[in-house]
Amino acid sequence: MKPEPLVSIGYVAKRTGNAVSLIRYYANEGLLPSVRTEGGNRVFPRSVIRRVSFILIAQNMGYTLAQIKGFLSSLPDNRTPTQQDWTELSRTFHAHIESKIAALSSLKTSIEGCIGCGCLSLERCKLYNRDDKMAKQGAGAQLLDENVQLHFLRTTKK
Amino acid sequence: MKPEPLVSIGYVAKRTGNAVSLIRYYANEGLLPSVRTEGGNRVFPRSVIRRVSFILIAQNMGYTLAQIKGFLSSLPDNRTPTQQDWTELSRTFHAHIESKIAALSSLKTSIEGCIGCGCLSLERCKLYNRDDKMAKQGAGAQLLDENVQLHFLRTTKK
DNA sequence: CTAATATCTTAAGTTAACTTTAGATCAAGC
DNA sequence: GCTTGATCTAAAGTTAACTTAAGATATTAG
Repeated sequence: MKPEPLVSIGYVAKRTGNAVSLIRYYANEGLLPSVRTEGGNRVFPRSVIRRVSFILIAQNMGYTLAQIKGFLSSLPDNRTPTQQDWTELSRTFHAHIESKIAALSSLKTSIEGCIGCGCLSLERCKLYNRDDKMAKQGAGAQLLDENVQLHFLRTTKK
Repeated sequence: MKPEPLVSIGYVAKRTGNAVSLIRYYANEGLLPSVRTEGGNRVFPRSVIRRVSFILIAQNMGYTLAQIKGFLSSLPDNRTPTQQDWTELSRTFHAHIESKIAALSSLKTSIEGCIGCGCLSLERCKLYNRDDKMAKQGAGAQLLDENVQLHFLRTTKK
């Protein structure tokens, strides 16, 4: 295998449009693989740029760094990810996107119904059956899962 | 108008499945209208239960409390929200849900393409053209908006 | 009326995800 | 070889969104 070109932290920062401190932070958190120069500076395989992009997109979707770390764990740390590696990650991620879309669509449908009739108090909010943000939230959200009935859309006059 | 039934903070907490401290926090943050008893205890119009439900759902969708406060500002503080009030909020919210869905669908399409061919380096990530999380994020996200090209899906072998 | 329970306020603590600061070392260009 | 810019580490600061703690008052049930 060809040795992968190595780049500096400043380069990664510039290429991804982020602060150097963020790249260092991600590296320290174990989200980005890196090696050190003799002097102690970090150097990254060029492919971390893709990793950073992925992290930013996933964050924007609402995933925590811990969850993202899970996604990224399917990528190899010691060699350049192959097409196959990324394809696997893509499929996993794709499934997550679809479930997010499904959850939002369901919420949308509920709200559409509510706009029309104003009394869907027994309609369950499917958004809360999602795994996504549940983990880190305590009993509150769990309970809500059982109880939310979109009553926020019901009005005074029954 | 009939006087709206007033409820205690503990009641709201129980009804929504949250801690009393959270309800107090929301009230202090101006997200929930309330009045005080002679003794100084908060009492809420029963309709705050709907507000709380709305807040939780919107938070789950990724909105900050500041943004949610904006959504809620269309509801009246001094009287029970009417069907009309909630319908307006619903419409606004509905539009937001649709834009989220559109963003995710776009991302999904990009990823589907990437899975297939592995070289969509010039495909823009539409997810970043969304207003949602942009505001609170600094220059990093803005820059990313212009530059992200889903290169995280490109593999070593061009 | 009194005990038990609920609330109140203020202040401090917590977690995630970062940034900033300070002082020191590396690396690159002339 | 030296100056300048890039990095390093460790520690502290920041913001959002809450919770916990402590001590004091309110409210309710009997």
